[in-house]
Amino acid sequence: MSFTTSEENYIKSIYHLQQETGLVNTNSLAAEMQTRPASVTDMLKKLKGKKLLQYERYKGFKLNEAGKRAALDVVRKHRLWEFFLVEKLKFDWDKVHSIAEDLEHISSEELIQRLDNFLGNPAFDPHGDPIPDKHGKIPVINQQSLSNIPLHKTVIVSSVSNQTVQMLEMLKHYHITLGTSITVLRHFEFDGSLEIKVLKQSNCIISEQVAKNVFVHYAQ
Amino acid sequence: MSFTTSEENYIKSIYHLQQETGLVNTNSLAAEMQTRPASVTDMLKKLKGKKLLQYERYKGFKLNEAGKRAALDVVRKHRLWEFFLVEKLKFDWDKVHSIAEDLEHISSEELIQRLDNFLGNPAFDPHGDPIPDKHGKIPVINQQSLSNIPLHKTVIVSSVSNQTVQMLEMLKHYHITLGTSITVLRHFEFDGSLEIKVLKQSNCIISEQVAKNVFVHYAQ
DNA sequence: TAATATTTTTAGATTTGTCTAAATTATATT
DNA sequence: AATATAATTTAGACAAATCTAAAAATATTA
Repeated sequence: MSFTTSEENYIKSIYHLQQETGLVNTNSLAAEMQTRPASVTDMLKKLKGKKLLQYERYKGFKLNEAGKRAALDVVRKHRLWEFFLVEKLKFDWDKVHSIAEDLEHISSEELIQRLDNFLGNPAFDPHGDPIPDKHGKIPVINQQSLSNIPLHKTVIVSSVSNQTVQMLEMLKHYHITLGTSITVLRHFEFDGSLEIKVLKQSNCIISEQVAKNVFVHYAQ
Repeated sequence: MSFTTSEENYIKSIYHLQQETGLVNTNSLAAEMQTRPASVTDMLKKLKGKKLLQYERYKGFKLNEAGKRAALDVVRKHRLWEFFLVEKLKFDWDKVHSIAEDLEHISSEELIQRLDNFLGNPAFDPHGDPIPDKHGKIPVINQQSLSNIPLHKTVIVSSVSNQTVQMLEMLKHYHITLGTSITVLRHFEFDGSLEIKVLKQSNCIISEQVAKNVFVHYAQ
């Protein structure tokens, strides 16, 4: 089964939303995709017709197995291209999202398989997000939010869950990137901010909001 | 100025046709693009509106300078992606055209500039066609058709002007590829076919039609 | 040069994806 | 439970890119 660019964009957005909320509703999808609720309804009918989602009028919706599989194929393409752009073309990691949004819709299985091999079958993209394999299987990693790490433990940044340009700009300022070692030195009750030591940098303070979006694992 | 995928496809086809015939007519463009003359007329109006071509009803048309520049940008993208697919992803050179047809419409100047650098600023694509630089400048090469080479001169294949799957399949059979050394041993008056020696292969005979489409230069 | 054939254009329809505005259904509040 | 509010869907319109069929312009030829 193949999909239009627009269908793929909807499928991908529904996938991301239902990861968080289980059932997705029309307005939140419209907000996510910067479109109108009426347009969402139109597309839902189309995707239901293609048997990609469970959907009943006024009741919310979610992807079924076929839909999830389709979403994972798009996610795979997106993240492989992001990896390519950063690792091979030396783009900054906060500049690659919109280009990958275009590249992800190129539909050649062989292209993606060869790209995957060329890149060395990476498991995570430059933002630390897992790259599904060709069967839609997602690698797991034992990670938790920096905001839950006890004091004086050293951890390594493995992913960032908020990938807005604003967030990535901020992390760049703190010299935080994937693989960076961080030690949490102090927790301020007042606003939940953290004093941390970033490898080779002097101590600094990050807000709770930043900490919650930085995911880390213990050095093994 | 930016263009839709459809506009870019028309611009590129007009460019290739006017290289051969000067002025292009509606039916030949429709044939080239596998569409209907009426659709061509519709698009011509649109492109004229964007000031990319000289066009008067019933009189034929051709790209002006702005149109040619737009065409060369698409050609550049197409050929860089073909080079990438063959050199980096190890596709066979006869399999890359249709994928490059999709990739060529991704519109990021920075992407293309970085890709160009990553590939080492190649001057020719895997079919031997010149790759325009970012200013639309095309490298020239001193080449001629294999059908015009005198006997017993050794030449090197530099490009192939017929790039159908059928032709490329044929060349693969003869072990002819870009860079291959060939010596013409004999010319048959009857049908214009040539007996040739391909490096490391035993002598073989190629038709005049094949010879006309293989372009070569003398080893320097 | 008049008749015929070919090429090109126009007129109007279709599909995809979107939109606005109005109607419908569900949810929250008194 | 009645009413107000919010969420969702429907109805109908629009733009882009295409198509078919018919009309118009041009080219060919007898």
